[in-house]
Amino acid sequence: MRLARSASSLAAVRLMIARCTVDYDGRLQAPLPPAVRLIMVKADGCVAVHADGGAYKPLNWMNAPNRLVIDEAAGVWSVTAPGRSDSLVIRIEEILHDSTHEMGTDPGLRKDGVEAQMQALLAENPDAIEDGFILVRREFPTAIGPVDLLCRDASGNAVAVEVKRNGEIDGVEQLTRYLHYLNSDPSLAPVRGVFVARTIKPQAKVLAADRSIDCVEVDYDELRGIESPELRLF
Amino acid sequence: MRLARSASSLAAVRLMIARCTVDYDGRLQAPLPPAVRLIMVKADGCVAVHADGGAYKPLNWMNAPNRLVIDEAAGVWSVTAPGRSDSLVIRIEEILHDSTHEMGTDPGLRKDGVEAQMQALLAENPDAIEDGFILVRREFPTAIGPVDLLCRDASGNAVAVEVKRNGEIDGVEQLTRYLHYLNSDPSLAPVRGVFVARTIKPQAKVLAADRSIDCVEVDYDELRGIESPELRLF
DNA sequence: CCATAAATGTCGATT
DNA sequence: AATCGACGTTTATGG
Repeated sequence: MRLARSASSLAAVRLMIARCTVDYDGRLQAPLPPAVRLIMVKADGCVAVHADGGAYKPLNWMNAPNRLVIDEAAGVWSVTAPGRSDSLVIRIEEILHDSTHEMGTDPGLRKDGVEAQMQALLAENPDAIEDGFILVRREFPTAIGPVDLLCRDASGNAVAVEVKRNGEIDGVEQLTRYLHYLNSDPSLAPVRGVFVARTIKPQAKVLAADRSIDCVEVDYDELRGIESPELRLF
Repeated sequence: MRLARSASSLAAVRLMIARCTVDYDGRLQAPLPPAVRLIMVKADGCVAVHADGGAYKPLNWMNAPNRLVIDEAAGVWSVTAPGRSDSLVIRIEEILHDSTHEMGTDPGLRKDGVEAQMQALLAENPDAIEDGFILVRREFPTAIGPVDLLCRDASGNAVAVEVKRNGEIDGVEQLTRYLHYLNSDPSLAPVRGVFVARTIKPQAKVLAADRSIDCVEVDYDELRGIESPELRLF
């Protein structure tokens, strides 16, 4: 029997434990010799082949949108993607488990503590970076990308602020580039830099010091406290 | 009943479909309201909570090594990591499916990458970068890491070549550091730089131009054609 | 739809 | 343990 369908029409997850071989061919080739693995097909059509270990990442996969063609008789699953040039072929030798489960749509995930929120909080409270700071603009545009925050300090000088969740050496490099560009603009120069993060790696601090960039480590919970002063009344 | 164990002692994958809420607290906070989800526990102890869609990435997860404590009566799974400061708590409201499957160890995945070949192809055909280029050395060593290709151009000057699959701003930074180092060596200086990639982002081009670094976009298939002239006979 | 930057990135190699 | 670079990165976001 040959069964073809757009996987997105399947409003459920299918879980199969099977001895199988797998071959992915796309930007690279990644073949898998025979072994028992978990094959997961989600409602959106994505297919993932998991081993019993190795974190959450599957050994092989195909993201949606794609087309899943199952040849039950031959035990061959072919996953192809319209408009893309990659494919996944699963050859099933022995099925040890096969079940399908309705799950409905997920209400979704909210994430707190990411860089975007930190930047927003700091934009509302530039004082948390340094006393007297005033925000000029968020996402100040330059030819090499937007500067997170452009401020003026208590003395009225321009300050470029780079915000990261985890401060590493790349962030210092990034800020250095911005400073180079901003300081080539006579209407802004001199511009100094401040590197703000929840934590800053020692190497990043060394590099920043070498470039006369100030480092500020901010407490995210405290920042939220500043942002919501009503919570502090109790 | 209270059941505690090192998850790594469980040599199988456990699959549960359940209505549940999930809370991750670590580098960020990511709570999930009640819904039906797939909970997967692998032999290495990692726990992943999947929705029925959204590619292969779970909504929430905890990587191994960790400690899974299941309070069956209360329906609470607590995953904590010794030595790390993050945790995952799953509160199960209704179990719709629960099965455990032996899978054994996977022989593993071999990846035949397209990317690593680019450097080799260019090393064999420096002309593809610029007419008259001659290879001095691949992976030319410096104190700050190996330069992908060191060449001499038609005029006999040294050229440092950085090869990327996708040319982004980081690659320009990397090449800049190499050039700084190489030009401090009187026996090599002056050394110019060429940034080679399949595609180069506009921002990377701007930065490269600013640093007098040439950009070359190469066609990978064409490169392979050059490398295998016998294919061109037909 | 393209382009860019963030990510609980993950993963492996190397110091 | 920490750092660096690559990834079939994947994913979200803004133009």
